[in-house]
Amino acid sequence: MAKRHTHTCPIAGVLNIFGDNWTWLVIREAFYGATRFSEIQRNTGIAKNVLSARLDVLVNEGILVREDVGENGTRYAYRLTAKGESLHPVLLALHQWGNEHVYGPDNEPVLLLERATGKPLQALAPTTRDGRRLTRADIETRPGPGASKATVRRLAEAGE
Amino acid sequence: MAKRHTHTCPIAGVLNIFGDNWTWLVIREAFYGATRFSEIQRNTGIAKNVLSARLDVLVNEGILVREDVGENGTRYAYRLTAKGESLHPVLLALHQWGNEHVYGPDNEPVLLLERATGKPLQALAPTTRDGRRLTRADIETRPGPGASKATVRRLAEAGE
DNA sequence: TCATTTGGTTTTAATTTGCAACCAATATAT
DNA sequence: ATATATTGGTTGCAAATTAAAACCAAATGA
Repeated sequence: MAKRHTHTCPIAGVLNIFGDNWTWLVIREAFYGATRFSEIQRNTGIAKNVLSARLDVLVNEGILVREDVGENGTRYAYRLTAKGESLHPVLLALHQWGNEHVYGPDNEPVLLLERATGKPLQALAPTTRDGRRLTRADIETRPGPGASKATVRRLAEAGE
Repeated sequence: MAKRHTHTCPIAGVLNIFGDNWTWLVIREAFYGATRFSEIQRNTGIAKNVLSARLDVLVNEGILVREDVGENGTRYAYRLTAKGESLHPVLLALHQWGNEHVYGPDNEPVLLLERATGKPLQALAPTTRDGRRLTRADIETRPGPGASKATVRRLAEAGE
């Protein structure tokens, strides 16, 4: 895995786990319902040794669990934990951006629809508790309880 | 940059641009308001040659623009385009997941607040147009107009 | 004129990747 | 019982990528 980010930062923290794009494809597979090593390998094209290493990380981080389903031979199932499931908004946001900005309207490879109505899923966006859309300017970033001195300094600079 | 994903997939499409974690940190910097090469380099710790390559990709993809602000010496500003700004939900989703699952409650490095009220920003989540929360089961993934045969097959399998 | 700053490029060494071969455990077929 | 196939890996190696450091060019300031 690539170099670790040492800054105290929520984004960098995530990237230390999801250090390469393969890891996101593994997560995609998990959300699509793929559970088996060979299945994930086929669907992503990732090398077996790299997949093995990535699955280890994801299991150690508590994002996937490895269940032994081995009545017949060596068989395991990798499934999302609750922590893993909580990545859903991230994956949705990536998916929607990809549809819109990589492939574009009328060329989306995979549509996201509300099952109840069949209508396109609304774009993920920040809102108030009563549902009003928030813009970037409506959102404030402030050092939290876990902020390092560097983070405090950083945000003060950014605020200028 | 790492190997390109050849599958027709919105997630893989995004990952072909945001091929490594450094790229996301560059985007984070752009959202924090950093515009200068040296500023981004200092704040991320990325090697200059790699930063140079990543900025080229982001400019070519239309996510950043490079403006010449060179009254005095060689000076450029990298700024988000509209396409770049549209990554905001992705970054927010990553940020919120990092706060919650990497650092945890009462240890968040950077809080996200509604500026108007000072209250914590609600977690990004899919909703209907009239604001009701949708679960994963409420959302359907279906081959879109740009789907390859492999994608169609893939989603049919996943649906079983 | 000389040093400094910005925004890089070049060079080199270390790390990571992709690929192919190999392997162990179990099941199935002969 | 023996041979063969499948799953889920591990090992070894060549090739690609990265990180770090040195270097460089253009412009400004002292």
